[in-house]
Amino acid sequence: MIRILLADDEHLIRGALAALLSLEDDLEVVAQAATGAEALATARVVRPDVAVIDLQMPDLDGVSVAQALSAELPSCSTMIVTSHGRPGHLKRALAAGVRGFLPKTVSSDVLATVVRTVHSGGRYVDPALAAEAISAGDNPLTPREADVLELALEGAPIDEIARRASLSPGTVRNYLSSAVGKTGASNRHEAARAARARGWI
Amino acid sequence: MIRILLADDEHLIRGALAALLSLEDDLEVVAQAATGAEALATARVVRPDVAVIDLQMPDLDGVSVAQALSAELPSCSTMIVTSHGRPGHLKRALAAGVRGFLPKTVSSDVLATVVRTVHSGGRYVDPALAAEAISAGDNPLTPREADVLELALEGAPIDEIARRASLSPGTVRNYLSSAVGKTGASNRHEAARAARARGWI
DNA sequence: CGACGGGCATGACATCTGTCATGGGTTTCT
DNA sequence: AGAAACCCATGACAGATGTCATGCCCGTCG
Repeated sequence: MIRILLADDEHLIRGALAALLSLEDDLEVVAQAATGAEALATARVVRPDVAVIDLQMPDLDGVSVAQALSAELPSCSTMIVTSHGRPGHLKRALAAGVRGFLPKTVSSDVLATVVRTVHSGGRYVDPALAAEAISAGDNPLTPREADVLELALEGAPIDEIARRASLSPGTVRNYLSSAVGKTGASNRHEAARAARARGWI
Repeated sequence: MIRILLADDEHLIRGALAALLSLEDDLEVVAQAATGAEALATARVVRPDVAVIDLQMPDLDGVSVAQALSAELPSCSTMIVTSHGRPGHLKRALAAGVRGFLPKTVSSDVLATVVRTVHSGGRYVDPALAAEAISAGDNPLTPREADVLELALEGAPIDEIARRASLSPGTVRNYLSSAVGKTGASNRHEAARAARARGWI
């Protein structure tokens, strides 16, 4: 019996996925979580075999959870499911030790199959996402540039970005300027959108 | 037995929801669709009692589907589930004859309950979304302000907005300034996002 | 009719942003 | 050890942007 931890902020989806997985004889959902932090805390207690984690959650990013999990519970394989599969996330996820990466558009039985695959030590990445990631090419942004651009996505003024990133406004402007150059945009907002479209953030 | 049509572009979610609904004795998922057009076509054939439709789908908007359904199949009650519940959508949905409106964050059994409610002629709108929609109030933007804000969404510089709207840059700035004031934002990008979030554009 | 609100435009001013030069600190690779 | 790349910061300058006052044209409503 494979013991599964399920994390998704959307209660309905989480419940539905749990129902689906429970239909399989060899799978058992032993815990559920609605946030990244909750997922981590729960995992430490129940020590599941496989963690199925949604990419976007209110507090902790799914990738961050995966990273923490693979460090703390090497016996637990992590896989990520997501609605909006952006190439950048896939790369980060693999770097974080994620064993499976699926968009929510896959058919229902694929999920169960992949759970078994990662549990037995294998890996699985959705072919379409993999192709996208490869064609997207390398991310020319430095980590800090990506951070700052991400904060700029919401349209916040530079001072707020600086506060949220704990940087000086001048530094923020430097990073943004550099990022604007690399994206070929004419201002940071356009740059942020372009970077997201290309999966760089 | 209540016969249900389920439409969601995310195969995994659709399957999971189907599994969930099928656990109920008095509910039966008689058809599934992955796009809005498909949902319409299928509904014409199977004539379900209740249609459960995702708001965001590749081709036809969930609201458009609901509108067509309520015109063509008045015997079929439509309800909408959504991940990102924007107040604007709720208003449009109700105008389109939707009987139930739920975010995907609700607990699993609420869904079944609401299916029964709308089937028996009732209505149900998630309280949190309803409150949001009410507090959002009417759209205070003038048509032109809305136009210009929409163009600003992509992060374009003012000169480009002016060209695309066939206005002088100064006029664009006036409209944007006014819109920024009405949204309480600190620049046009934030204003554009805020307006979209509230369903004003 | 006259007041009112919206659409459109211009000009002036203060502030915000983007760009560039510069410099010091750290890590990584050769 | 030295080079290269990244992180962080400051200062200066030009151009973009936000704000405000002002004006004209047009349609609507009382």
